[in-house]
Amino acid sequence: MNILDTFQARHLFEDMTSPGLAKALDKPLTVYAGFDPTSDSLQAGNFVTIMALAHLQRAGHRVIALVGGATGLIGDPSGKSKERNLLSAEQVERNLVGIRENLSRFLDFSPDSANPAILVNNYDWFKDFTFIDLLRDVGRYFRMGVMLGKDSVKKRMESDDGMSFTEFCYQILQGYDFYHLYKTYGCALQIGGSDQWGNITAGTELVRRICGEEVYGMTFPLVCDSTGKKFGKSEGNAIFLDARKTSYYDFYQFFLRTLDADVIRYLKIFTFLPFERIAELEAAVMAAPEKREAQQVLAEELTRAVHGESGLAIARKATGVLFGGAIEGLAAAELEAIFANVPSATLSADQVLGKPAFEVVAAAGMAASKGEARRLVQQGGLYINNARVMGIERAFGASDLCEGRLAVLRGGKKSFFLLKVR
RNA sequence: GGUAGGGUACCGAAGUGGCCAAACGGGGCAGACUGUAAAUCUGCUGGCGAACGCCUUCCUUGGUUCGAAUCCAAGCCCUACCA
Repeated sequence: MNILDTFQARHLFEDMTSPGLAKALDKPLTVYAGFDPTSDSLQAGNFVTIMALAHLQRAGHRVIALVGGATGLIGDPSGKSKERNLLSAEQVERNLVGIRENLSRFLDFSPDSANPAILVNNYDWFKDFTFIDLLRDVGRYFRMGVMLGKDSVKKRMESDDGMSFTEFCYQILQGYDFYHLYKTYGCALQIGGSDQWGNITAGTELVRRICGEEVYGMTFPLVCDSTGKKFGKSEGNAIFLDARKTSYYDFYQFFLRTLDADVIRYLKIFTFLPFERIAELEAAVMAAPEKREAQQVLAEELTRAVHGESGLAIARKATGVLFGGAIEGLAAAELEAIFANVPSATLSADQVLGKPAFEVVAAAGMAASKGEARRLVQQGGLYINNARVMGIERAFGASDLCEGRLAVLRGGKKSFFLLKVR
């Protein structure tokens, strides 16, 4: 099975710039994919790109992860309906460190290995580029008709918000990245999500015009769940790979909650599990969907990959406690470990004891306002140590605190909050 | 630079002197049902308050008026077409 077949079978293939790519991949190629440095942590939404690179590296190709330090300063208009906030150079620098750490969970950067991955930052070659350089050396290879015809441009021009010159030029920069990597590393393939098609072809065309050589582009589909929502967000919040931003527990839970209709596809995309194993799990979903066996495997595989065995153990233990409902028997120290990454707040004893529960919830910041906290209680959505709070006047007492200093609050079914009292 | 249109809550969008904390839709939150699902149904969704209610909002700043999201003036921003 060659790598393109693997991509096809794992829903990682959408399109390629030329059928010649199949033959080119018979020999080791140098491949790159870009990542936005919008945060100091990658997100679940980046998994597809990461997995595609990982498959390529495992197949013996040399992979380059490009962090868009320069392009991040501009903002990619693809798939965005509005102009983005621009990042500061220092911010990008900080984000780079985190991103490298995240990638190292999936890609081998070790200099000792036979085929180490490379991390580059396009700010390094753009920082000294002047506007005149760009116009003379790069801009003249770009034709207006083509640029205006790009989907990302057309869509934005049709929208009410229009598009700035800055964003319009984005494709030139990304196109130049490919050219630079071709010259520097002999990079001959760029991969990306299908929204990157226009930016990728900008690069393949630039290389062809300047060097007369053919380089390739390949895209994979944007992953959506079966209800059409873009993969990687939970309640509007991105799922980060950094445990400080998304706890082990939340990370694990995000995948555990995958819909039946999506879980088999996700296993193919996001894990390296062999197809036989995935077929078994598919049968298991059909036979007993309520067991969510496939979801558990998916959550385990990804949590282990990103957070290691220890992170997985914590996530599972937290899951057991939170859904088993047995909070009483636990020591405060145990609770703190399990809820280490759950939102928390520390209040003084006189802010808590004897006060109505909703006021404590508001004071702790679990709800945005007292009104919201009141609503939560009135609707029966607040739980203290897994026991539903009945009635708005319910006050907080000493007996609600584990060892006099901790209480586990829950809003709704799955939103936990750790209240600490000093 | 000209002409026209526009800026309302998380988003979209009504409202064009009092009945407006502001219709409706989406989103979000909560509940019921469930498999920690999906689908469906119900309630809530500016702040404070148990509640009558009170307070702060409709781009900004001034003004007219008993009363302004709504009228006037200036400014800022956006969009389209023209230059």
